[in-house]
Amino acid sequence: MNYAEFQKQVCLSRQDICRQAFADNRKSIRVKKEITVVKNLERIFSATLKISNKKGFQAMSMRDLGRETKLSMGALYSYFSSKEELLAMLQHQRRSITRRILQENIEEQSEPAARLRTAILTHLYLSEAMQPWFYFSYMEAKNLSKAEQRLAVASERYTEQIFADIITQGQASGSFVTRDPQLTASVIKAMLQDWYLKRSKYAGRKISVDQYARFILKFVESFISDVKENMPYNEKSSL
Amino acid sequence: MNYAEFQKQVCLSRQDICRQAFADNRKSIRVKKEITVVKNLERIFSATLKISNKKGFQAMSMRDLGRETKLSMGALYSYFSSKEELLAMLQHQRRSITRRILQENIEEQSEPAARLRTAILTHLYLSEAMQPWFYFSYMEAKNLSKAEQRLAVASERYTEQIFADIITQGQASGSFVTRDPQLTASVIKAMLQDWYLKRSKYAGRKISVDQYARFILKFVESFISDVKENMPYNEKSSL
DNA sequence: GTCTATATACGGATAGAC
DNA sequence: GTCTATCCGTATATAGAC
Repeated sequence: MNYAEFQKQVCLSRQDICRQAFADNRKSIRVKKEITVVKNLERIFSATLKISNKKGFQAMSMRDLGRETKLSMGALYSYFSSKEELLAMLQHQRRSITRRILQENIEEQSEPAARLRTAILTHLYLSEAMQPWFYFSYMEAKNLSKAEQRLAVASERYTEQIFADIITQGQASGSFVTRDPQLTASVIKAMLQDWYLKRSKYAGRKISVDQYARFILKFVESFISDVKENMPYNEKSSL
Repeated sequence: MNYAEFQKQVCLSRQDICRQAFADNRKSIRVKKEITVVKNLERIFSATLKISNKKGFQAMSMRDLGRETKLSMGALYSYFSSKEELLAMLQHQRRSITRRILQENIEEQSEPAARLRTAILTHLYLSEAMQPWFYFSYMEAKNLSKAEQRLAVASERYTEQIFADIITQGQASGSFVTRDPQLTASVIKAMLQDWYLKRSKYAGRKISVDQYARFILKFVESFISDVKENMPYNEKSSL
């Protein structure tokens, strides 16, 4: 799997995301015509991500948001009942998509080594396709309400556990050498997060997501796999 | 080197940090008596870090800060001329200490493998000793002014380059296998950052900074070193 | 050096017209 | 469904007393 294939396989257009968001938030959205809602949610979400990721969600005023979306304050407030709810919608949406796609892709693989590769690639490509959402989720997590914070932590634990479980499974079956599964999963997440947190750094260096993918797979596999090939990572094409 | 030894070797008490901050900001601080300034800077810095790291610097009001420090608004404004300047002071201080300590410790080592270990450990232990500062620096970087942002990016590049240079040097001398030095340095930084960004996760799992240190050294070394020992990381005590 | 009181601007949210 | 106008709380920053 490379990024181009991933994009064809999963449908993550803005429209798709907003339609889902509408379905999940019917109660708090006063406007009822789907075509209107989807059109405006697209503007609201992308404007919020754009402004917040530049200067922080707190620092974004509703007037900023109105200017960027070309909607009035009144109109904005018919899509959410408070600024905090808008924040929660974005967080919720990112989480539920991640959960779904990750689960779908992993369950197709049974062999530990393939499962781990798939989990890593899926997470990385997902974060590439929805980079502003992932960046936002990470940076604004601490500004959530207590209840929402618990959900965010649970979601973080959930994805980490996916990696940890695969590693444990692979060790039991002898595919991987003995390493601390939790710590290994933890640093895998850290490397995945770096991609979407420092996107402009990698863009400046002209590192593509596929190059980054190959690199971290090689890095992780050299740690948990038994054999060591000693080949420069970029000459191994089977990944 | 372990964390206890590191702490003895470098002096990073709050007083030391604040005395340095006073020296660096004499012009913008209206109060002149050192003993007073140091005492109040300690309160201002620790309160700012405490409140900001919980809910963000933007969301911290000067009234919050006054309550926590037990200083009035008027008193606060005699230590900085604006909220933004307070932010810049914290960023500047963290950076200059990092630069100094990192440089001092690395130049004691000449052999690439030892240099790399020292660089990783020093950075990790430094971030442990000043965890709130590092967390703050990372999370509030995007709220800085354009000029300050450039300094932050330069500082990030600087530390990454330290790792990259050591790796390049080690490859030239044959101590390390051929890997992309820049990407390797990049993920090393990502792993180091995870420690101070997710401190509460690691605390909850009772992972000590020394355990984490051993783990990431093992991880990195299995990638760049020629020999593979296949020993569980926690049985290797020579690190 | 530190305080209280206040100037002035901007924030989120709502009411009611169209 | 969307807009304009407005309420009211809170923000940063300063002035001037002590």
